[in-house]
Amino acid sequence: MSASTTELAVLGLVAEAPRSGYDLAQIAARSTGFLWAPSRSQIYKVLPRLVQRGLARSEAVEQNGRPDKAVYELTATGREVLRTWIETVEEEPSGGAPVFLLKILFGFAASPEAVRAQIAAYRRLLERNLAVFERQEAGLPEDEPVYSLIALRHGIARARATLAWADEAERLL
Amino acid sequence: MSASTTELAVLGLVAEAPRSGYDLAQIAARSTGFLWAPSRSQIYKVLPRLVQRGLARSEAVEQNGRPDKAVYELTATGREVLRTWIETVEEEPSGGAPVFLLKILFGFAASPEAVRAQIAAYRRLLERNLAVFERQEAGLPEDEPVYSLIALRHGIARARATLAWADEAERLL
DNA sequence: CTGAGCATGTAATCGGTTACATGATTCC
DNA sequence: GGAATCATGTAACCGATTACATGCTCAG
Repeated sequence: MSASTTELAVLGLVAEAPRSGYDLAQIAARSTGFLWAPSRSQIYKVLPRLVQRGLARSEAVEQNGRPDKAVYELTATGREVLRTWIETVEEEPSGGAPVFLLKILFGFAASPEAVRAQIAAYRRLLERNLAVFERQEAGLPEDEPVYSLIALRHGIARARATLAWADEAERLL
Repeated sequence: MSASTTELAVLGLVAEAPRSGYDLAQIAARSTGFLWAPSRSQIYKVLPRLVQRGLARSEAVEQNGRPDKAVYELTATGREVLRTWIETVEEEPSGGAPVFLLKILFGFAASPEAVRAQIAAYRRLLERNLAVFERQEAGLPEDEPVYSLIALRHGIARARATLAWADEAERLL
């Protein structure tokens, strides 16, 4: 019943506008490319599955000069599954931080409140991680090689910057 | 011949100190946990493979009260493979940014110069990404929903913070 | 006439997860 | 007596990648 992140990401991109598998592969490389970028073949595997589950329907579009293409669009069920996913707050999504970003990116398919809730959950995750990093930093032995410290500071810097971004994001909403 | 990131991460952790599969699963959840965290069973699959390839050797350690354990340590070849990996600069590692961090974390197994080279490569990647994000931000249509902008700003904030971290890291070295 | 872009798909393979299986010891 | 920790592994499954296969059009 429950769908994978890849399926939901495809669902989200199709929700933006009806698209073909080929389109999705192109767009994924740009738009969501930094968050999630499956191979072409994986997209072609996922699309029929969505149709089979009643989340999308495909329409054959004839083109002159170019090969025909199958354009997919969401069904009402599909839109609802997407919305429910966006509205569901997971304290620690197994897909990691990118899941928060995807849900935010597809926020148009739900409500601003749902997006705010995702930002808040993301913030909580960042704060927990930051606390762990800072405790580890404090407990770092003197004789330890610098490398662990450098890696830790990477995590700290990113967590802090992302928390600052969360403030900005809430203002922008 | 070439090893996967997981194999090299295990190699790196074993290089720090001789460890058993069970140890590795525990440590991975802490130390490298945010960068790379495979399941226990995956670790138990990788370890014998490393032995078979001559990168590690295992030694049975008897314990009183507790089950015996197999402690793994690197061979000379293993240490060299690890060092070569750390010294190899990939402009765009398929494993993504975590690969840079892992190589830095295991820098003790190579030279400070190798680590500097990884930081420099990481920096170049960040600058390329940042340029892409900023171009996308500039080209964002007025009527676009805020969500794309918020997601973009996330990428920008993190890239900038990570570049600042790179400065700090080079100073720390 | 060759290569790039459009367009869709299958087959083989792999890296990895989840669940299963076992068994001793120690702490509550 | 029951749960948690130590300790190692196998089996089934799955999501995903790479390579393979096809075919048409348009630009250089």
